[in-house]
Amino acid sequence: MKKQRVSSAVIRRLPRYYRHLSDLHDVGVVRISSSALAGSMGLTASQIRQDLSCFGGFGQQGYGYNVENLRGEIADILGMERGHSAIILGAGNLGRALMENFHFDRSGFALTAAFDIRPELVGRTLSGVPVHHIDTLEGYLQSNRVSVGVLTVPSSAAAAIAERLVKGGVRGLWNFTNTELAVHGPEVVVEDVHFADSLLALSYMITEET
Amino acid sequence: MKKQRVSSAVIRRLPRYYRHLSDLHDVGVVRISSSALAGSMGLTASQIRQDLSCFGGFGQQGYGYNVENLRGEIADILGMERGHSAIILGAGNLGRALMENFHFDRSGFALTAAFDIRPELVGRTLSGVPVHHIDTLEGYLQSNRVSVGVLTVPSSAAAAIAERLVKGGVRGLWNFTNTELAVHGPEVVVEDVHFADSLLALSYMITEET
DNA sequence: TAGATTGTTAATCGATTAACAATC
DNA sequence: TAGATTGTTAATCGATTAACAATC
Repeated sequence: MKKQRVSSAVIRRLPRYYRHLSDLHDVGVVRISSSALAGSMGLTASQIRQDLSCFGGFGQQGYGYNVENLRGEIADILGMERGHSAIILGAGNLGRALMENFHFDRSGFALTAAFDIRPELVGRTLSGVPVHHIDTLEGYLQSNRVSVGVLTVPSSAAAAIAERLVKGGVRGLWNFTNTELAVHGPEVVVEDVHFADSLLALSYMITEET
Repeated sequence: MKKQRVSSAVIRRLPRYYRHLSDLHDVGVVRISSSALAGSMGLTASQIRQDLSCFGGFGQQGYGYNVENLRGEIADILGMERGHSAIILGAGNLGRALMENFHFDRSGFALTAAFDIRPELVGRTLSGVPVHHIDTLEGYLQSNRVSVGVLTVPSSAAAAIAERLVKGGVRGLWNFTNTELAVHGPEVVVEDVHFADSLLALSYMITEET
């Protein structure tokens, strides 16, 4: 299946499709039509069919889609079966919150290590994840294929560590710092999680007209 | 200034404008043209002028925009001067990570309290924020104007607590659980922070064509 | 089979970009 | 003043929605 350029709007909807299909599957739903799925997700049936047609024809006329099958197809499109791996940079509160509460494996990622600079953390194992000293990063990247670096370091350290990750061949940066990373090289993708931007958008929406 | 309906695309860019203007201001830049700002943000000058024109004319022909002034205008548009307040529901790792590391005040919010059910947390003060028992939520909401509830509870508890917050008159929900909240009432806004969706989008982007 | 629903093409809608008169 | 740059109108581009023949 040759990918045409898929728009960012579609890419952002794919995880939602995956999530809703998983929920449906969990409660035992076997088949669903585009219009039923659209209803429960607040989209139009046309949009769903249009989105899916970027990747192939997964449905059947007169029947709809098999939930489990479509969920699997989307998992595959999202790269969840590629054996991606991730490491956490910065084992502070946020890093630890992700280690303890976020299920990387449910998104198809193996969380293999964390890195920090604090001596009291290095050498420990948190939530089953070994914490290494940040000085050993280059060596680790050389001997382990790491897909994504999760940046939960202080903002001041973000740019330098990002660069080291990129040099080490990481493919994606999941950036929780409020720094805008200027990453060169078209082969590295940055996904920003800007809490402040999110809260400010909410602030706008709850602020009534004067 | 009568607000026409402002598109979601524009709303999502406003916090970025704010952030970039703050950075410029911090390094002492006094004025900037739409094209210079566009260059540094990866947008077009047209888009910036078009976006700003939703809210008024903040520039001057031949000159551009005064950085400090425009930053202030956008802060005002975003509602950062409205004295918004927030409470955290769930003082687990993620809740505590937000209390310790996220500067609510920099987004114009006062973080006034946290709520949890665990006896060992209730009564304590974490990062300067008092932790109350979740049973006292209704009373708290009655005696304090709360703009936003930050949902960092386990998914299983999310829906019920969301409902209690809405009943208590909260205007916005900042939802960190991976539950899709079905909140009724058009006067309540939900802003989702779905970590998994974000990581899966990244996963898609780093997954090369077969 | 008949009814339902897909995948896809065409129509519409909205957002981005370009152009330019106004003017600091 | 002359040059620069805005705010806004028009043109373009892309995404969403509608329609429908194909077909399970």
